[in-house]
Amino acid sequence: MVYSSELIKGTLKTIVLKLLEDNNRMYGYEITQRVKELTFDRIQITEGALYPTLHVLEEDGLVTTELEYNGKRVRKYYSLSPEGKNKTKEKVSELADFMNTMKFLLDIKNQSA
Amino acid sequence: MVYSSELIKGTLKTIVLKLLEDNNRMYGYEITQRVKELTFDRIQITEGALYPTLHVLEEDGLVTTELEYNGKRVRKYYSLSPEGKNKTKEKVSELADFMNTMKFLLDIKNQSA
DNA sequence: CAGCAATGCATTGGTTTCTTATGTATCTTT
DNA sequence: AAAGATACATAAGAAACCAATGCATTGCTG
Repeated sequence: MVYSSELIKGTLKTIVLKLLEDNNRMYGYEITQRVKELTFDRIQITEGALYPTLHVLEEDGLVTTELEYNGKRVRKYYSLSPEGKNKTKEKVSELADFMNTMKFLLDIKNQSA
Repeated sequence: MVYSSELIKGTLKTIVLKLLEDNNRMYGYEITQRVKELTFDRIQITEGALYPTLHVLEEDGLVTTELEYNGKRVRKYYSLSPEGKNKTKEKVSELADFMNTMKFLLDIKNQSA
């Protein structure tokens, strides 16, 4: 089972920031695989969604990048900047709060579920 | 505090379906007010978002409507169709599942939060 | 060793879904 | 009488994602 894509909207940026917070530095492809693995294939980030998101994070100064060569193959590593670390805390806390609110909404008159 | 609008994306349809499940029948404006009230103003559904969503639910056969006049003022009441009731269970259960997955993702290496 | 899958980056065109703004009309409160 | 709340609706635009494509390297498999 894979979550319908509409659910991913709005959470992708927060997921990426959180992974970078936990892992210090990661490259794009690694992020897609890590999320797939951590969610047992239920969240699959497409590259068409991830790369633009990473570029925006970079433009906004929330991450810094460094290119690294493994033989001839290039990897672009992303790390949180100090602003990125603050932003991550904000976003994660907002999302956690939002999920509590949603849980409350969904549970009303349905306590047995 | 109001949640950033990106978080609402993808959950609006499910919220509406769930409210209709709990309340049998509701009209548009009532839905915006109920959500605002239930979430202590943290989720504010705009009419520009709600009405198109309701129209789509109707086109998809998930809700039925009936116009009602209160003097000269018209209200359009929405109720779940049988298909709508099934769909609601699906969507609510998927969202609950998704939130558990997100909670797991956000908690990794951050058990103290 | 040829071919395919996986790894790794990226962009483009299109769709969905929301926001902001606007429009019309009625009812209530001050 | 004016303003705000109630109640519907649509239109233009932006944001964010998907699907598809493209390029290149590396690893595996028959």
